[in-house]
Amino acid sequence: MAREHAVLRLAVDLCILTVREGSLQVLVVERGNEPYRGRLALPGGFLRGDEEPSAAAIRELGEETGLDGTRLHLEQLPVFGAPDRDPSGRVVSVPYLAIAPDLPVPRPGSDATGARWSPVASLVSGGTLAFDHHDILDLAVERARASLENTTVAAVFCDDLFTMGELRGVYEAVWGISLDPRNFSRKVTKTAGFVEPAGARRTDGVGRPAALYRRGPVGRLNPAMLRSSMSS
Amino acid sequence: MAREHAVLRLAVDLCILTVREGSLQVLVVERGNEPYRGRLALPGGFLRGDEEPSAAAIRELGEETGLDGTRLHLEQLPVFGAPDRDPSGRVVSVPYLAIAPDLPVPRPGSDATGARWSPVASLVSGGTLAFDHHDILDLAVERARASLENTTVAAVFCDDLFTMGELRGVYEAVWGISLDPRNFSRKVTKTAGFVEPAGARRTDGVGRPAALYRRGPVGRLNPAMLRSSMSS
DNA sequence: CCAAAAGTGTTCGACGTACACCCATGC
DNA sequence: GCATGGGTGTACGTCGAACACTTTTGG
Repeated sequence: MAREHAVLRLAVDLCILTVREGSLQVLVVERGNEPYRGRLALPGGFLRGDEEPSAAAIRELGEETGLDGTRLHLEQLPVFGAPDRDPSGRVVSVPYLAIAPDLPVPRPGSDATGARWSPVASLVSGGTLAFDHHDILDLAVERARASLENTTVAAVFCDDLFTMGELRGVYEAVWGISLDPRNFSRKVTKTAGFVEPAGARRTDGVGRPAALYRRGPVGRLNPAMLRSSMSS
Repeated sequence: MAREHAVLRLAVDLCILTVREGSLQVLVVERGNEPYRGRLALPGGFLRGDEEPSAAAIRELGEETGLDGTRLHLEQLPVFGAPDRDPSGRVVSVPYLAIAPDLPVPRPGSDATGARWSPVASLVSGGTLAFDHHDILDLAVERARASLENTTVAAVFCDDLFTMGELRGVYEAVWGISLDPRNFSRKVTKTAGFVEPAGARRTDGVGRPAALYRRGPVGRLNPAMLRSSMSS
């Protein structure tokens, strides 16, 4: 019958992605506590008594970075539960992928000394991050790439008002390829509910002013955005 | 700083789907222990000390149903962690979607009195299942539907050798629509690595004998199978 | 012969790709 | 003018949908 149940703690880890300076970046913190004190890691913390995991993710997001989790896209990834993944004891981690526009990080964390954006490409595989956070990062990036194909979350990477060029920049940064601006624009505007024209235009220095858009009501993308070729 | 961590147990619940008699069915057990003794539920149990969640899922699969979990397709779904989801205490559940061919269920469970297949359609929403297992079922069915579009798991619903008609029957049962046999066959055989011809043919009573196939090496389906229309 | 299931050929239309071309701005 | 980015028009190819038609079995 029932043998001894595992005595464990449940952690929530956050992989917060954004697009800055044309590259995909992730929010990392320098750990202030053992284990792995001083090492870079994904922000996170333990689940409390009466908390849903998703509520814990939103709370940690606020505590460690000052970001408002209720306004971000949050997506749960498969749990990490290797018995020896945390040297301080049995901890199962519930990782979340969060997608944020390019925001400053106002409040440095309490448990962590300073949160900052780091390009995903500069965190070489198997290298710098504490725990198994590199595996979580890989999973989150792959999920983000897939989500751009089938959903409209790309717009969550942008501010409230954005141009086609900015939205296309999200796809190019996350997928690491370049897209044809003309076909991209048509595809997005012809997909009902993806974006809504905001009427205004923006002049960013050189070039013809671009029309501004805001997010539309539709979440799923059908037909999907195609990652294959479409290159320019 | 760190407030009290949640004291909790981690459960693993299994949503084992198969296609029997032309309909999508799920394996349910009658609970032998409190809470919800006597009610139908998804098979599952608690995580042990040195166990990965996925290993616990495979172990529970064997204990409660006698099925060999290492031969099935296993996919983790988002966790369920509402604080009051289990009246006996704080339990966070890691649900798994398992996909099985139409097999008998040899060994009745130890914790549960008798496992049996039940058509998904007959488990009316919000009705019979214990805990929040109905939400888990809905999630698993939706995931299975999506997986048929993008992966070759449909073949895992079938035996080692199967006909095009059987494979198509999986799609029709899981999606609840009918597909054009002629276009379906072409689409599958032209997707390299989905299925491999086994050479032999099978005569199932009436009609022209069907060629037999086995699973191919490819897991992801590109381009995807389309659920929209294609009806006959 | 007839019914039923397996499979092939073919036409049509939708859509993705590529690219020529025009528009509006800063310098 | 010229470079730069925004946006439209359009031709071509690919692929999914629909369906006529042939093949091979059982009754």
